[in-house]
Amino acid sequence: MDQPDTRQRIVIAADQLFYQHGYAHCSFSQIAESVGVSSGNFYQHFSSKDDILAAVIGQRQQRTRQMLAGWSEGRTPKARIQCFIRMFEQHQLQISRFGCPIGTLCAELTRLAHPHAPGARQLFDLMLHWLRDQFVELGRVDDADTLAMHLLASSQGVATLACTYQQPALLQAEVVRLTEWLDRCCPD
Amino acid sequence: MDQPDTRQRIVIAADQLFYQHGYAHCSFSQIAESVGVSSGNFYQHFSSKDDILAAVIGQRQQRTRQMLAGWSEGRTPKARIQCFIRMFEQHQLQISRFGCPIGTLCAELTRLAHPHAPGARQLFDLMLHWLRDQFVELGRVDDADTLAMHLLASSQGVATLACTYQQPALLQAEVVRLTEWLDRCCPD
DNA sequence: GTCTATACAGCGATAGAC
DNA sequence: GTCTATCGCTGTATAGAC
Repeated sequence: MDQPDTRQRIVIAADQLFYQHGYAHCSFSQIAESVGVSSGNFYQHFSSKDDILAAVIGQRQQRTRQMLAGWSEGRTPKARIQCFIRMFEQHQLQISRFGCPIGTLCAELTRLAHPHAPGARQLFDLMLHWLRDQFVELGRVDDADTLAMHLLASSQGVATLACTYQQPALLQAEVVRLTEWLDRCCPD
Repeated sequence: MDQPDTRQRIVIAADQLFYQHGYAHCSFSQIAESVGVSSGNFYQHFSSKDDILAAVIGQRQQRTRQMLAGWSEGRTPKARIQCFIRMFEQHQLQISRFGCPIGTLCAELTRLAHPHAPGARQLFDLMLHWLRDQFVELGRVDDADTLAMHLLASSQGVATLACTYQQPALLQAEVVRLTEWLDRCCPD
């Protein structure tokens, strides 16, 4: 099992290319070149380009669930939220180059009223609900939703600007700011 | 002068369509249909699609300058910043449907390393510098840049989420939050 | 299951009549 | 200055050999 099967390799390559170039700008030939198979072979595994997108979104959902579950293990709710915040520092180079993988996908699909836009939106839902649960555990039952949304919006905004200005430092500064914000609104 | 000349009508229609569908997804035939001229006629006024984009960006820069200048007339610096904040409430329907016109354009062009990405980024620069000037006038000389960037990032983030979830109410709530934030950081 | 070859549509861009 | 007609290219999707 040195190498995943072809279908899985297509999904992995498409995920990366959809992120870097946008879904619509990414052609079969690009994916085919990246995977190392012919583009005609795609239809053995997928019925259309949208079908590949569905698989990519499904994989992202799975990975997001795993990431959130990993953060939850053996941590206090506040430390879990700090994991979320630090993510933007860990991925600062990619985010400052291509934006947030979830935000850019949702923006593109929503604007086009694409059938898979709701699936992409669920990626945000996963994070929102997980963040809300942490704030509830911290005793902020009444405004857990608001706090979760604020955290998500803050990260989305700085991701957009860090990408526009190609400045990873903006993400670092926001991580500091959000960490202080978390300390203020949920002191130990 | 009931009707602008054809070149101007093309720019206006392209501006709208680039916003709603994205630059790359918007074809000549769409613009032509919207304007009511044949697409072959475009090259009488523009040398390429990128040339139309340049004109659109130029028009947006001009309108942004006019908007900022209009806000500046006969207002205190704090009231000017409030104009900026309320903009997201005034345009809540468009923003929740298609996102921020500047943010989505910058995100698309930056990701593609498009030649006109710097021109689009200047739209952000106009707002950033104008906001910074207001904070300087309010006495926040040392952190005027930081405050301006925070305001811009907040609005970008909530625009992305309002668009993803198609909820104008998110923009309204953020206007309230930012107004309170402005009162706290710059009390009268 | 993978390949080559190809059909078909849409794109940006051009040429030439009016 | 506007139109129609068309070129060349690229995209998705399909057919059929191996």
